[in-house]
Amino acid sequence: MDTKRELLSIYRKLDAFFGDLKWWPADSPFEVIVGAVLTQNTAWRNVEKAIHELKTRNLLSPEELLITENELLADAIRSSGFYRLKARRLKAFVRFLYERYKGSLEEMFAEDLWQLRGKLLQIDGIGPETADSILLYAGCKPIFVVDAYTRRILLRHGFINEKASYTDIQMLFMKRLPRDVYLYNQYHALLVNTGKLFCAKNPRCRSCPLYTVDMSIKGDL
DNA sequence: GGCCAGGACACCA
DNA sequence: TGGTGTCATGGC
Repeated sequence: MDTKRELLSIYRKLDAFFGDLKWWPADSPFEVIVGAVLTQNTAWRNVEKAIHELKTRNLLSPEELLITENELLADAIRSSGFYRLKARRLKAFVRFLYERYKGSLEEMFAEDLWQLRGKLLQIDGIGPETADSILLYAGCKPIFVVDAYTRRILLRHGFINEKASYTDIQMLFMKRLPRDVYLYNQYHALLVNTGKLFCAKNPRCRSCPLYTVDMSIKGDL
């Protein structure tokens, strides 16, 4: 079976197993962006606490973050770890948003996908995964997000080798799948759920939906 | 009590 | 450009 069909096969099986995951778990595009920064190398559970704290303190908006002192912001997001670093990164993003788009996410997302991606990558603390999460999940742009789970699962199933770069993996999907926002959204969410619920604990667990994918790849699809 | 989590970056060779 | 250290909390 060719890679394109295998990728679609995995998608269908995971989608059937998990259903519509309705990502990203957030109440607004800005909350998606904040979550994307806070979840860098951090368990989502700890991010949820930090976001809840930001809401409690009425800090979860571009205008509030812009005027909030770094120390105060860091204190609010303490539970997400790396809190001083992430406070600086959030401030860097909102400064960018105000300097270039008058604080308007709508204006920012009106820009061309790849042009905006290039600008986001220039912001301190926004690397490829964070930028792509922002573009896909906050901006509804058709770009595939690659994370540690994606890499781990693809490696395990022999689609890539250890040396594959972020872009290699991203293009593996984007060159073979239709440029569809819902598909990219749901596919990445499915991979993260699979990684979290199964692969991290036991890669060969028979209850893992990828176990059946393994079987199908070996022949019966 | 150690390990790791939905990364990014600086520094060094 | 590739490897390594740093950033830090909280759950298992």
